[in-house]
Amino acid sequence: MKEKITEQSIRLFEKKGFSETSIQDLVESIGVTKGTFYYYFSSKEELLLDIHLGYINELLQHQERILNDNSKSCKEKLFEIVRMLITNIKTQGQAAKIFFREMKNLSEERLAIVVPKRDQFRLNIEGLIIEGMKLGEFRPDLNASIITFGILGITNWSYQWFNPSGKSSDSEVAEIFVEMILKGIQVK
Amino acid sequence: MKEKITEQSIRLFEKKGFSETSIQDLVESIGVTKGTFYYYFSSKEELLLDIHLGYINELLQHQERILNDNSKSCKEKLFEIVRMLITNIKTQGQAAKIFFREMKNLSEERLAIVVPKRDQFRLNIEGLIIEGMKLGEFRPDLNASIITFGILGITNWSYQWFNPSGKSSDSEVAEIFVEMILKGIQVK
Amino acid sequence: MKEKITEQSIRLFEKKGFSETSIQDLVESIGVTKGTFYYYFSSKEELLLDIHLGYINELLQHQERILNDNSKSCKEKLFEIVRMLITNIKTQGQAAKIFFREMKNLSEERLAIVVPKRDQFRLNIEGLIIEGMKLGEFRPDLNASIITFGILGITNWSYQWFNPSGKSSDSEVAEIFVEMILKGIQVK
Amino acid sequence: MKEKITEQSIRLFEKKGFSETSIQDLVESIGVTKGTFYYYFSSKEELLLDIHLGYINELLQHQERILNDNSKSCKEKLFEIVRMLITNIKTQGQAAKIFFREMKNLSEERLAIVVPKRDQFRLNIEGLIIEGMKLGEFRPDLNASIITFGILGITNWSYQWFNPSGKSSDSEVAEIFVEMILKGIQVK
DNA sequence: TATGAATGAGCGTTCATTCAT
DNA sequence: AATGAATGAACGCTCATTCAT
Repeated sequence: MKEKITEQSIRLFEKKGFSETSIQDLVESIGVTKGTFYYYFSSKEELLLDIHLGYINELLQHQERILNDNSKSCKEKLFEIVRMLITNIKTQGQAAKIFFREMKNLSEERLAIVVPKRDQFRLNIEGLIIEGMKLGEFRPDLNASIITFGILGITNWSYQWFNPSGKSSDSEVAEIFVEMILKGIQVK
Repeated sequence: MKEKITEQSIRLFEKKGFSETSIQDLVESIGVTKGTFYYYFSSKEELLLDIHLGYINELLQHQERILNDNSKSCKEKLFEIVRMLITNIKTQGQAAKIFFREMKNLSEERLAIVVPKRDQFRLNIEGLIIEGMKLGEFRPDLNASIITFGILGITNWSYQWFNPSGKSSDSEVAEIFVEMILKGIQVK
Repeated sequence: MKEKITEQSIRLFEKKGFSETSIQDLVESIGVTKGTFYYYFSSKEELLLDIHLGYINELLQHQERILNDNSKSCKEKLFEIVRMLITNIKTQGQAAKIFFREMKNLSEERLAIVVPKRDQFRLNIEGLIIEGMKLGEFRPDLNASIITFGILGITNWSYQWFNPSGKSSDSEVAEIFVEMILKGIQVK
Repeated sequence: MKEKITEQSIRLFEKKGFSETSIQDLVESIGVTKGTFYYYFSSKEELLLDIHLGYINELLQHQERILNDNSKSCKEKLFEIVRMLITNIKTQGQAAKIFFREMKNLSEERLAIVVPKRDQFRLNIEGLIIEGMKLGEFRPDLNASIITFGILGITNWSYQWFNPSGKSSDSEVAEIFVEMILKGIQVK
C-alpha cells in the first residue's frame, strides 16, 4: 500500500504539482482514506522526501557503476551517463520532474539530506571531465565546473520535452547530445 | 501601484512558489489590503499571466533584434542569443524561474496565449541553426530540433545555478557555453 | 462582532470545555462562518488569552481599588475582596471557571503574560495579611503565604458550587466566609 | 497491563489534559499498540471513569474509617480528614486534579455513578459539622453547608499549589489549615 | 493477549474571492 | 482608488474506534 501511494503520488505531483495535489486527491484516486495515508507517512512532505530519495539514490548508484567500469574511456563514460539520463526519462521522468521542480517544498532539514546527494552527482561528472582533461581526452583548457553545468542543462532539460515514444529514440538523442558535447556544431 | 504589486509578486513567487504565496502575503509585504489587489487584477492567475507575458515578450523582442541584424553571422547571432539569456539572469532571473516553473498554474486558455510565444522563441533558434547549416557555418548533418533543445537546456538551466555576482561573469559563462556548443570539448 | 464572539465563546468554553468546543461549534451558534472568526482572532488560543486577560485585569483593578482605600481596616479590606470574588460569580463566573480550568491550554509564551498577573493578585492578599499582622488586626504568628492559599481556596472553589440565584445571596456567603476566616468555627 | 495503562494515563491526563491526550500518546509512551488499549478498555471515557472511581472510592473509604473511630472528637476527626486530603496530594494528587478538572468529559450516565459519591464525601463532612455543633464543639450558629464548601475549598484548592517536597510538610499545612478553620486568623 | 491496517468524522487554519462603502 | 468585513471551500492532519488475524 505504501508503494501504491508513492507511485500514484508521483503521477499526480508531476501532473498537477505538489502543492496543487491534495492528500484528498491522492487517496481518492487510489480508493482509500486519508487515515490510511497518515498510517504510512507522517506528513505530505515526508512523502515528497521519499520520492526525492528514491530518485537520486538510484541515479547515484547507476552513475557509480558507470564510473567504476575501468574498461571504459572518459568519453565512453560520459556517453553512458548522458544515455542513462535520457533513457531514465521513460521510467523515471515523472519523478525527475518532481525532483527538479518541487525541491523548494522540502524543509531545511530535509533539504540537508537531499542536496548533498544532488551535488555529489554533479561533482562526479565534474571529476570525470577533469580526469578526461588530464588523460588528454578532453581539451586541457576547459572550465570543468561550468562545462558540467552545461552538460547537466542539456540532459535535465530533456525531461521537459523528450517524448520516449516520439520520433527519436533515447539512444539517438543521447548520441546527438554526446556528439554535440564532444565535437560541437561548427564546421571545422 | 499595479507595477509595485507585480514586482513584489515576482520576488515572492520566485522565493516561495506561486501556490505557496498567498495574496495576503503579497499585499501585507507592500502595505496595502486585499481589496487593492483585486482592484488591479481580476485574479491571482491573471497576475501570473502578466508575469509570463512580461518575460517572454521582452525576450522575443530582444531575440528578434538580434536575428534581424544582417551584419552578423549565424555563429555571432547564436552567441548573442546565449549571452542575452545568461545576462538576463541578473535582471530577469526571478521572472524566468517563475516562467519555467509555474506554467502549470495557468489555465488552458491562458496557456494558449503563452505557449505559442515560448515555442516561437525556440523555433527562431531552430531556424537559425538551419540557416547556419545551409550557409556552411554549422555542420550539415545536424538534427536542428534536438540540437536546439540542447542549447536551450544549457541556457535555461543556468537560471538554477548561475550567480551573477559570483566568480564568472555573464559574458565569460556565455563564451564558455558558445565555445562548447560550437567546438565541443574533445581534443581534435 | 469580536465582542459577540468572545462572549459566546465564554459561554461555550465554560459549558463544554475549551478543547471540546470547536470553532465550528462557536461560529455556528452565532450564525457566522469560520472565516469571520479568523478575521478577528489569529487563533483559538488567542481568543483564550483574550478571555484570560479580560478576567484577571478586571479583577486586579478592582482589588487595587479596595487595597488603596485608606479609610478601611485590613479586616474590612479582606471582607471587600472576598465579597468581590463571590459577587463576581454572578457576572464573571463563567470566565472565572475558564480562567482556572483552561490555563493549561495556553502556550508558554502566553502563560508568561497571564501567570504574573495571577500571582500578583495572590501576593496582594498575602501583603494584606502581613500588614494586618503588623497592625495587630491579625494574629502575629500566621503563615501568611499558606493562609492566603487557604483564603483563595475558599473563594475560588465557590465558582464550582455557588449559585447566585440560590438560597444564600453573595453578601451572605461572603459574610459567612469572612467570619469563618476571622473567628474560626470553634466555640471559644 | 491494565493497571500500567491506567497509571500512565493518570500521569498524561494530569499533565496535558484528557482531551489533549490521545490514545496514541498513551500507548506509545508505554510501548504497546492501540489494539491493546481497546482490549482492556471499551473506550477512552471508560478509562476516565476508572480513574474517577479509583480516586473517590479510596477517599470515601478512608473518610469512613476516620468518621467511625469513636475514640475521636469532631475536631479531631475534622483534622484527620483535612490531613488525609493534604497528605493525599503526594500519592494521589494527579488523580485528584483529573477528578476535579475532567469531570465534564464523562457522559451523563457515567456522571450518575460518580456524582453521588462526590456528594456523599461532602455530606459526610457537613454531617460532622452538624454533629460538632450539637456536641458543643463548634459554634451553634454555623451554616453547616456553606462552611463545608469553605473547608472543601481550602483542601481541594491545595492540589493546585501544594508541593509535597516543598518547604512545608503535609502535616504542617494541615495543622495551619485546621487551626485557621477552628480559631480564625483574628486577634481575640 | 495483542497487533496492524484501515476508517470516517472532525479539527484548526488558510485562502482566493466578493462586495458594500 | 482603496478598504474592511465576510464567505465558503478546501487543506493538512489527528483521533477514537473497529476488526481480521
